[in-house]
Amino acid sequence: MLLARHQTEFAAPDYDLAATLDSGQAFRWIRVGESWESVISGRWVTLRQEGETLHAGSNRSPGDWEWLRAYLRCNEDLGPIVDSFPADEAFVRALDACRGLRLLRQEPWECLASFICSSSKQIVQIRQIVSAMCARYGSVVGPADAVIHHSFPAPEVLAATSESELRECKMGYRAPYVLGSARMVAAGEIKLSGLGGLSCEEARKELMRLPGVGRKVADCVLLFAFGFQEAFPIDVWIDRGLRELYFPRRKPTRQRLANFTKSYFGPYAGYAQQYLFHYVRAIRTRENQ
DNA sequence: ATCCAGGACCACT
DNA sequence: AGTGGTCATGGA
Repeated sequence: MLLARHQTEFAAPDYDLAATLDSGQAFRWIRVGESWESVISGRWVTLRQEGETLHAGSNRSPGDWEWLRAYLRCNEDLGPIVDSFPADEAFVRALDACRGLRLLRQEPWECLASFICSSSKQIVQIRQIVSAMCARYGSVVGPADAVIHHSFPAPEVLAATSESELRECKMGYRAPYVLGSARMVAAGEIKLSGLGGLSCEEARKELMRLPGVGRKVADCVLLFAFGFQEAFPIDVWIDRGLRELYFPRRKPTRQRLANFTKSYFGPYAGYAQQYLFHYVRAIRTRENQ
């Protein structure tokens, strides 16, 4: 907070900042003491929670801070969302385990490029890849002595790199995917800014035209960047969790699982997904200790 | 050392 | 439409 020349605070009832920023939906938040640092849409920011108040700081003129409120979605009422969920025993446990965990509204390109890098990677490694990309291709936007101080490189910047350069960021076989997607976005073949006006299905179909973007990555971007709350990304954790909790004997295909979650969890299925994700991973962590 | 990670893609059935 | 192999890297 000492580095932040501009500061503000706002109410955030029923909000668990640490759980939210560390939940695997965003990969650029670093804990610094009691605060969290990152860069949102090119603006360096530091956050700290005290009870139901969020203290925010930035190093340049933050305007009305609306960009930060929109990102954190702290005025979203969790009540109707939680009430809409099924009350089966397993899911109630999942809910109880992570009250206050929120969905963010991230910048689409950063979210998209990050999740292209996420395939078959642990979250800690995704963070390393994204961090390397930003350090190499981003520009300095925060205090030089801050832990995080690079912007996320624009599609035009990444489009001008090469596959071998990108591989130096340790993204392996995902490098041509990042490069190809950056080029399509930079060339305007895909207009990310227009996806929010489409239906979830239409927007998903558009995203899946990009190399390295399948159903799961597309759903992550729809949920974490575009606010399609019915999107339900099914990764290896969710897949295992759903099978153990709801299909202990059968072995439904991914498509059948997707159909089930849509009808079972309803219009806010994406929130349910995030709670399940947190829950099954918390269980696994405990079992390994 | 071996397994596996917030998968996508291609070649086969 | 559904399965199996392959891809690169490094935590656990």
